[in-house]
Amino acid sequence: MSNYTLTEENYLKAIYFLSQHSEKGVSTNAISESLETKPSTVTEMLRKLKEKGVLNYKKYQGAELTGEGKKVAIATVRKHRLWESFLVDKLNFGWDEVHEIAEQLEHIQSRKLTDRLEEFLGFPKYDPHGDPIPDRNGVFPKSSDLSLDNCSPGSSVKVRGVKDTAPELLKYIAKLGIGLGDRIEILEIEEFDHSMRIVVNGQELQLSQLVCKNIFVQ
Amino acid sequence: MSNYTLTEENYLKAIYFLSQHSEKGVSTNAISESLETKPSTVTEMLRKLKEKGVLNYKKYQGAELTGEGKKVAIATVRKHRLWESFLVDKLNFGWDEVHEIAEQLEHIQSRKLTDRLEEFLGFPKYDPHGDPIPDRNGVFPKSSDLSLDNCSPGSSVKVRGVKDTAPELLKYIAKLGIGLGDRIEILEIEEFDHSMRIVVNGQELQLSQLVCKNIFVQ
DNA sequence: ATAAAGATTTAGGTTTGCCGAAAAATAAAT
DNA sequence: ATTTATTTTTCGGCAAACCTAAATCTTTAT
Ligand SMILES: [Mn+2]
Ligand SMILES: [Mn+2]
Ligand SMILES: [Mn+2]
Ligand SMILES: [Mn+2]
Repeated sequence: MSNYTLTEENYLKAIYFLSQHSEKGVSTNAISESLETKPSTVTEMLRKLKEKGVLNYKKYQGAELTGEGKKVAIATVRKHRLWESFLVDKLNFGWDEVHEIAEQLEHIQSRKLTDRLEEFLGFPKYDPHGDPIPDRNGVFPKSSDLSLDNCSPGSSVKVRGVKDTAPELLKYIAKLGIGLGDRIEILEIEEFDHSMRIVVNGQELQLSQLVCKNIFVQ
Repeated sequence: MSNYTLTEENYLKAIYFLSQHSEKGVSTNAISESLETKPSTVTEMLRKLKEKGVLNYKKYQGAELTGEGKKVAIATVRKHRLWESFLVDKLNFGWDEVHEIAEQLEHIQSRKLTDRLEEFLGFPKYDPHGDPIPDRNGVFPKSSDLSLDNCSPGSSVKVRGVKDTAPELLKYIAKLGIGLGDRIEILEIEEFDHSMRIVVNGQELQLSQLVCKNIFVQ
């Protein structure tokens, strides 16, 4: 392990996430979009990473992480989520303003630092967005992927996480007054547009299907 | 302010420290040694930094930071020392193992993070090595620069800091059982080699002049 | 099956930081 | 005042990541 460039860590992390949504190898274009670099740059990097032994790659066939590559990717995810937890739990940042900073902090090289941080935070299982934090061996806590839009009227669920891709979404959800751990009662689902009428923290809200798809519950 | 490269921050920080020990402009060679890069590289960078307006520099005449340059340098020192304090006070690192990690952390870009961290730490005035931490306006707390080798036999002083350049020194001092805030009684100074016989934490020790020069006291 | 479209790779270039060797300027020694 | 030594700069080059434009491979549509 250890001694990977900031750029390399970012590539491995991106490929790791992309490979979860598809069975095949991850395509050059997908990586390119995810990292906001041009496809030609990605091709070049894939050859380099293959040489380093962190992924398998055959021309035009996409990339797949090796065991080592996966380890590095997961270690990076671990750091990212621990730092996000630190920022929210200890420094009182909002959950919608930590991602950018964590993108920087996740590249700090010190195994000891990461482990001490985890201990300092009390070995959290989930980050501020409800995403699972792998332990020092790279093992994730088990977690359901049930999103709010799959729940039925009359049921009551607890907010476990929010997809943390778009900061606008996080801000919007925060503005609605919905937070991690809040209980949501589903009153009704509108047939026409699949929007939901819910009650949370005492107030009644109308949520679009898009929003509901991005809220994970238990 | 803001938006300086990791490398640029390191150059500015190095020049800032070097300029404290001499009145004239900082020499290319001095910077080269301090950053462990070749003089030719330094020359190149000095031209670039001059263009950016963070320092004044005339060929063969050495470099001097501008107001802006000094601000960036001090902001970097601030971050470095706050992170060192965090590592020691919150994550239970030893004071001899934090410098390396802080060298990485000092380059994280987020004014808000730095200020929140300072608040979280309780606005410390000194870092774990006794070095002063500038506030958000770049103002340092006043502090004496009295080193142990300038004290006289019979006097009793308090350890305020240790020069944090060489990790071996920090380890040695830690091994001797000397820590920040400890009280030292000076028994005798040996004429021959200026070594000191002292008592600290109940035990009697013999310290070389070199070591004494690197321990700051009050 | 062929052509068009889309994805991927190749080739040639750029920027940032770095180096070594040689030239030029400054400082020290005779 | 020269000569010698030291410091600094210039010049040509390199590696990491990036880009654009052109070529090639794969997929989709006719
Ligand atoms: Mn994030
Ligand atoms: Mn997250
Ligand atoms: Mn330090
Ligand atoms: Mn320090």
